[in-house]
Order: sequence, then C-alpha cells, then structure tokens
Amino acid sequence: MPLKVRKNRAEPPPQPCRLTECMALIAGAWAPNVIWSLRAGARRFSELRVDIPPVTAKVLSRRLSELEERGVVTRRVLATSPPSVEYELTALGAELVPALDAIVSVGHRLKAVRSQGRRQAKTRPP
Amino acid sequence: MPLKVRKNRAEPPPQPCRLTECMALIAGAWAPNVIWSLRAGARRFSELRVDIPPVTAKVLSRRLSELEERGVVTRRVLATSPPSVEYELTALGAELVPALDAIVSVGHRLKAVRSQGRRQAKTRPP
DNA sequence: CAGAATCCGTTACGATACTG
DNA sequence: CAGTATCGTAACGGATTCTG
Repeated sequence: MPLKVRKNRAEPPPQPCRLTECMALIAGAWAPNVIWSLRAGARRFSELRVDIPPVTAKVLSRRLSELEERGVVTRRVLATSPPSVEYELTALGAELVPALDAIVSVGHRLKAVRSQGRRQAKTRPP
Repeated sequence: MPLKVRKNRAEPPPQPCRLTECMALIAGAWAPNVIWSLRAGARRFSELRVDIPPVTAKVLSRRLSELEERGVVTRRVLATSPPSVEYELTALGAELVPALDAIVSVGHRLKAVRSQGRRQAKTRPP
C-alpha cells in the first residue's frame, strides 16, 4: 500500500502559486540590489549604476521599469540640464527592505556555521 | 559640470555583492515554495511534489540538494519499504519563513492598491 | 518511492553601439 | 545623463526515460 500523502497542515495563504507571484516582485538580476540601494532614499540612475558595479545600463533600466510598474519604486524626472532621473522606494516597496535584511542575516549566519562546522565537525549526542 | 554621484548613505552591510550572495539562498525555481511547504514541519519528497503542483521531479530534487547543501533544509532517509525521504527546515532555514511572509504581504497589498487605483485614479493634494 | 540521465527550447543576461 | 536597439551566448527549467 502506497504511503499516504499527509495533509499539509497550516495553509493560511492559499495556493503556492500565490507565493511565486509575490516573489516575482524581487525577481530578475539585481532587483534586490536596487531595492537595497534605495533603502536610504532617492537615487539617480547613474548613481545606481555605481552602487551596483557589474550591472549594465540595459538591465538596470529594465529592472527599474519593472519595479516601477509593480509599484515598488517611483520614477521622477528632474528638470535639470542635463536631465536626471530619480528613483525612490514607495511606501510598500520600503517594506521589502526588512525582508531582505532578514534573508541577509540568515545568509551570514549560515556561512558562519559552515566555516566553524568544518573545524570541529562532530559533537553529537548518542 | 557633471552631477556628482552622492555618497550612498547608510551602508552598514558592505558590498551589494553580499546581498546577491545571500539572495542565492532562495534562488532557483520553486525554492521559496519548498521553504514555504516545509514551514509547518517535515515533509516527504512526493508530498512536496503534491504541494507544489507544476514542479518536476528533476527540478525539485535539484532544489532540495541545493537547499540542503546551503544548510536551509535537512534530509533524512527513513528505513521504510519502499524507502522514503523526509525534508525539514533547519533552525536557520525556518528564519526565512517570516521574510517570505513579509514579501507575500507586500505583494498582496500592491495588488490591492493596483486594482483600486484604477477605479479612482487621482486624489492629490494641491 | 526517490532520484539520476538525457535532450532540448526559452529566456534573460552581458557586451557593444547608438540616440535625445 | 538616461536610456534604447541589436546580437550572441550560457544557464535554467520542462518533458521524458530509466534505475535502485
């Protein structure tokens, strides 16, 4: 008799597809970095390029459009000469920052555990 | 005179590359869904396939290996017949769940703003 | 059941060059 | 300065088949 698939307890958020859809908010190369760079306030296109070294103008431009379309950032053209454009997190976009923080925190601790787990491998209770 | 690139205020976490590295924790298709599915406890391979409908065995298997290697989940082979394998979040892996929750929360509210922003477009203070 | 192996299509990224 | 256009490539995921 085949094993029974246990019911998945705790399913307040309905389908897993919802999750996928929401994760798309920060999808695409460098999107998290853009949010990260804007955490302290507005920033211009070329400043973002400097903040995120290996990003190309094409990809940065694309990512910013997507983030704007999704309501994560706002775009404001300044009447300077030459013209410059400022990007800023929306109120909701700013709420993504703590989430990124949490992920980074876990990442750092995982790395620490890794490197010290090597040295002193097994301390297991019998 | 060209505009000066303003210093990026607030830079406690050093390079943006660190962020990229940490975001890799939840990278790959369905990885967030796996973490999500394991939030309430251990789950078998085939149960995860049911939890996350469109995932193929190949990709699920690959994602689980990666997550295990990164210390996000643990893998335990049960001595049953036929053999089954249980996956479970590690302590650190479990800390990713609130972060995913936050992102989902923002995602839902962004969607709400979107759909009601259509109907009643402009209410701006002079 | 849990998964490895193979093949193959899509895509998204990077590099480069060009525009307003 | 702030992008857009075009091109080539590598990586990723999906479908299918096979094994212990």
